[in-house]
Amino acid sequence: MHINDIIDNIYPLPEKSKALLKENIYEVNYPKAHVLFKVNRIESKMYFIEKGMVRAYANPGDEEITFWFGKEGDAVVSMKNYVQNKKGYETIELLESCVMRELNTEHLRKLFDDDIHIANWGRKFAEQELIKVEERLIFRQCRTAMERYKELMATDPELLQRVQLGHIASYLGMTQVSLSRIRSGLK
Amino acid sequence: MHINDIIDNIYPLPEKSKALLKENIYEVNYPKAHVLFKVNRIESKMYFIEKGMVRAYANPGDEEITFWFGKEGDAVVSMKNYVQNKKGYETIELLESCVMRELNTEHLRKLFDDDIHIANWGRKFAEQELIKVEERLIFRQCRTAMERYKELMATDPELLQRVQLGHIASYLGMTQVSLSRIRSGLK
DNA sequence: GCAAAAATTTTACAAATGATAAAAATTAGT
DNA sequence: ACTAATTTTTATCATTTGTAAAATTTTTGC
Repeated sequence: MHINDIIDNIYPLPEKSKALLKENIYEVNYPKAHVLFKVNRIESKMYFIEKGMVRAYANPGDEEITFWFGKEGDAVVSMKNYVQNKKGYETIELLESCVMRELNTEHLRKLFDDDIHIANWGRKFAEQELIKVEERLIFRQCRTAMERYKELMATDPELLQRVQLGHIASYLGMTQVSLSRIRSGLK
Repeated sequence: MHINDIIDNIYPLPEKSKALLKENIYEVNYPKAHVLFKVNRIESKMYFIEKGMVRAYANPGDEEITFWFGKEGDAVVSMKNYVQNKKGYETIELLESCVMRELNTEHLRKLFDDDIHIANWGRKFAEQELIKVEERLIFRQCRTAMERYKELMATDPELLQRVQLGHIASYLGMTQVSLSRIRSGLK
């Protein structure tokens, strides 16, 4: 997916604004297992995934909670870094080797103050993500483990192909053993 | 809490922008149990709570999942309405009689396009809410029911005073019976 | 292609939480 | 203040999910 489409999918930007935004964006390539954001660090970076897959997880050391997957077309940020310039609660690592575009978020902050279209682009990005997480929080609570797995099979079968089951289990809020039990029961 | 402080707490606005925003804001008073947003409806409204308490819940009819509480200083929206102009997945009702300020969000959308400060105000609002929900989703998964209750006691004891336990239980992702059991075990 | 590592499944058991129903306590309305 | 309605607690039992460890399968690196 091309960077122009990724940007416009979030919120269509006029050419001038897009050019401004792209001034500080450059391509990066990282191998599988590379870490983009490390927990408890402040990074002034944002990435757009042109090719590949990443995951965000919290609580490393203790137990990893995978709470987000990113793939082609997604923007990758560590929320606390991005929003509050504070230490992130998550680690974000590559699940596949990736082609991405990197953007400096300090630069982005300046653009938010100068360009109303980019400000609204940033607004839309946060708003869309917000809805996704809120729906996920609700959904998590009112469905059983099996329902959650079935729903994922129905809505995002690709994820099951590309991501190992241990991460899927965590993402669905269950243990790997539980997921395995559910999968075998469905056959 | 005064409307000026509520607005500035989200993101400090210059006087001119604040005046623009306040042009279409007016005071409303509703009694306990009044419904601000009904599930599956589109409402072009947003509220700021000066006094009182509200809750948002999803899945009415089947089982209510309380996923958000709002009190003095909070902004109240139905996310799908607000962001995508689509039917909301939640119902929002008053838990106490409230003094609020009502804002038309169609008007707000125009302001987003015209005033960069207001656009950034909207961005900040979504971003802050996003972090809260994301942290809640993670926290929910890596703590036991008792840990979640203890955490709430520590971080927001006021909520336990003002809101009935059935709603608290749902908010914490457990049944009321479970919460009651936990409470009695702590004595 | 083979050995080592990693991921997944399986099994057995334990613990936490849910469902249901009923009693007790609290709150609200007249 | 009294009754009805609502909320909270208690008790019992069923079920889901987690933990731990071993067996199996798949993936990876040389």
